[in-house]
Amino acid sequence: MLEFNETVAGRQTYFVEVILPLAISKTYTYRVPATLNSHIRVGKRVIVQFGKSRIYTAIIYAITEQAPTLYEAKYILDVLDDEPIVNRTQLQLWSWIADYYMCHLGEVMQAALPAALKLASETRILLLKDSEYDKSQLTDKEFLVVDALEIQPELKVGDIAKLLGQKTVFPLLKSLFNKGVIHISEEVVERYKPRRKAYIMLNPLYEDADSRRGLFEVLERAPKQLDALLAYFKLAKNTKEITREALQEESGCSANVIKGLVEKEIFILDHRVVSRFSDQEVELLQNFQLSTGQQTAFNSIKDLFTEKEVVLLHGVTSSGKTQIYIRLIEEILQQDRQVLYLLPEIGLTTQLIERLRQYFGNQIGIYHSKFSDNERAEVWNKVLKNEYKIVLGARSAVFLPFSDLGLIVVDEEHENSFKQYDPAPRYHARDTSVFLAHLHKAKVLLGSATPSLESYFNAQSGKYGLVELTERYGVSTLPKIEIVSISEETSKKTMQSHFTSVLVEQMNNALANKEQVILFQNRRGYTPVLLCRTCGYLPKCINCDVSLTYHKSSGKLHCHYCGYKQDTVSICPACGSVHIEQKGFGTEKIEDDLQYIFPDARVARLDLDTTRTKHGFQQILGDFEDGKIDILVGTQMVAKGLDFGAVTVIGIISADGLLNYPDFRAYERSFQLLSQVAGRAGRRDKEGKVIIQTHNTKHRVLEQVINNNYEELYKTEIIERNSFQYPPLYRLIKLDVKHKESMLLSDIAFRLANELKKSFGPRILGPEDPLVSRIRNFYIKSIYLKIERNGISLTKVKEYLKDTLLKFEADKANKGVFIQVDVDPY
DNA sequence: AGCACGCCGACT
DNA sequence: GTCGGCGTGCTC
Repeated sequence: MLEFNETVAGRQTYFVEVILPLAISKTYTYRVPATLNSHIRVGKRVIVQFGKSRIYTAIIYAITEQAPTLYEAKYILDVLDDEPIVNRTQLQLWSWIADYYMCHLGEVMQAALPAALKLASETRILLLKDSEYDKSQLTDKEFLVVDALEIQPELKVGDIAKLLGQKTVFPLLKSLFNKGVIHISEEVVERYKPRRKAYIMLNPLYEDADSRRGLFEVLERAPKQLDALLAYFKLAKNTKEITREALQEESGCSANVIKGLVEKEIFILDHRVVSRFSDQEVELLQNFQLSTGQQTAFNSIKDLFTEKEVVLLHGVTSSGKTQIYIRLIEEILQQDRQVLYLLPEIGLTTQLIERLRQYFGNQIGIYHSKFSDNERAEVWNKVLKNEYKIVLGARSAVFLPFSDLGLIVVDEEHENSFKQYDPAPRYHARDTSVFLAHLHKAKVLLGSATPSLESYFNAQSGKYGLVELTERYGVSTLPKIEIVSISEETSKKTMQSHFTSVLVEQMNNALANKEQVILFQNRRGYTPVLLCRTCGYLPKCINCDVSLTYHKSSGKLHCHYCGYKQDTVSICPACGSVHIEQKGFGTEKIEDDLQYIFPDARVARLDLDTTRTKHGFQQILGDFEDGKIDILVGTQMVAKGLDFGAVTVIGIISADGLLNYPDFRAYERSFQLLSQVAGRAGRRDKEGKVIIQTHNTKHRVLEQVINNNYEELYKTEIIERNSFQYPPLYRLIKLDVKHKESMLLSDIAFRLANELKKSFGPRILGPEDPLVSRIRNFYIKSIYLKIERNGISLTKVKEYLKDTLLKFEADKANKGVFIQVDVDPY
């Protein structure tokens, strides 16, 4: 076996072990043609043929001189890279993930590499638009490909192979990619949208006094336009930056009037990218001083880092955790080491990105799913060349090719979106970070206002360091939270649709004061479904065991699991009754009802449906910031990561769906979500008000939310988790057993549980029906394995489990079964 | 993941 | 009698 950075040469015959981007448990051995000997290195990509006709990009995992004895190895077709694109540390991380999360190395590779770096035969090749390249720089074959792409805008790798009459086209495609001619894509993703504003300038032709006088004459017969022009001159006395908005306001003219002037080429319209921050805020960030509380926390973190690898920063909302991160990052940069800053996808807002960009300039790279494949590949390459010292990214950023990490910050560490569910690897980015940091001898800082029980438990037990930051930074008091009983108001008949009189009153007050309101409705468990009042019939998805959700915008019933759609029903297909009513309610229904109760309020909705469209998200946020919306109705999205200025009232339509959700983390999640939503209320000058509507006014979690008492939540939850043997006190592995036949599945799952009980005994739970017991025509049963933390080797458990599952699946009696393993499920 | 090889139904 | 359904198993 050769050392990592060694190259091989000479006439010797070598073999390479490669990882293929497939769900296969083995690595495969290929022979190196002597001509490529000097190019072989661990971590480079190679092109190999696998099976009859498939061609893949594989990664060299190891180099040997040992020829396989049982089969004749195929030759590798080509080496793609001059330098390795994956380093040794990454390969160690990949192996750890594959072992820990019980999946295949190839699946990890698949998740780790940006699509543009793993050309497969099905990858689509497109001509890059607006690119400038020198046609004379192309080889004959490259020219042929470009020519073909000009006629047919999209080609598959296979098509190009056919076109050129040769098997290996990847080096050529790579060359075209590097020359900036083509675009390699699996899907086209929208680019990140900065905020733009329209600015108005006077055409420089009219700068001198003479031509200005001419202008007035020209506009004599267009008094409105003249008004606008005069307003412009008035504004221009004070500032050069005149927005269209300001001009409209000053002149009282409509946008059309200004458009007219732009058409006459008197005004020039300029769409500029603007910061979402006021200059003041930017200033604050450029040159800030840590408050005493922050400084103390900062010092404690540094102290703890001398003995602990991980520190949890428990800082209340608005305690200024970001500033502490920035100071820590600065120190790491001074040591010339790299920093990874992880955030949940939803927290990666333009706001934060701009803030850090302004602070760290072009040393910072951004990596998340809204970026196109090419952009991701670009970030990858820049990290590889150490051009980015800091990466701000969502969970998949843990896979970037860092060479010397000094610090990983996991902000909002409690967010469960750090855990990937589908497809494998089902990894948790926070936990993966801890291992990654260990490999780099780096430190991890976990930050949250409402830490996960897992992290807080680790901090309490001394495994992690703990720093508490209780002081709010530059903000008034915490919002006042009021619990309102839905049951009571229902019996008093004071409810208006889903709103209690208390909430309506608060909203009326806010609206009267021109203040904004946010309403939160967790969609889960409260979806609008149709129900037949006569026979109780409920329209269900034909593929999944879930009721269909009514969407007013499409007028159809949708399945949220597989995307199935069907027309809505007005006559019950089961009994023929026409008494079909809507049960439950989602954000859409709330939005609708608001029109009746507050007919003058401007209402908008922020959820997956309204933000799926291109500009949706930024548009709605922008409108809200600009005060064009009075009431914003939203799902979890409104709770996370976004700072809204002047919101004084926040209403939680019903806390019951959250609290009653059948999951052992339901209370923890409810606390986190409600605390977060509440934290959105009130800012610098005014105390906010939060109204929580519920049937369950005495619920202990609600009390803990009101008192902002995380300690209490932690204590009560730990007792519960311990007595029911749940994480963080026990480890949990979930097995989803899937089959197309529901009868067969019951039997198979039962036998699997019994088989596992032979060695694990009462640690096996189930099989039980998951919340959704059929998805995409596969029936599902869940089996849980609960393992105590002490005196048992997790590695051995997993080895044994893997063996048992493999044997079980291979058994003819269980054919058609398919078992999915989720370690540390969320 | 794909693709070939293989064993049972509706067509010429 | 064949064409083709997709169910299992292998790919260095």
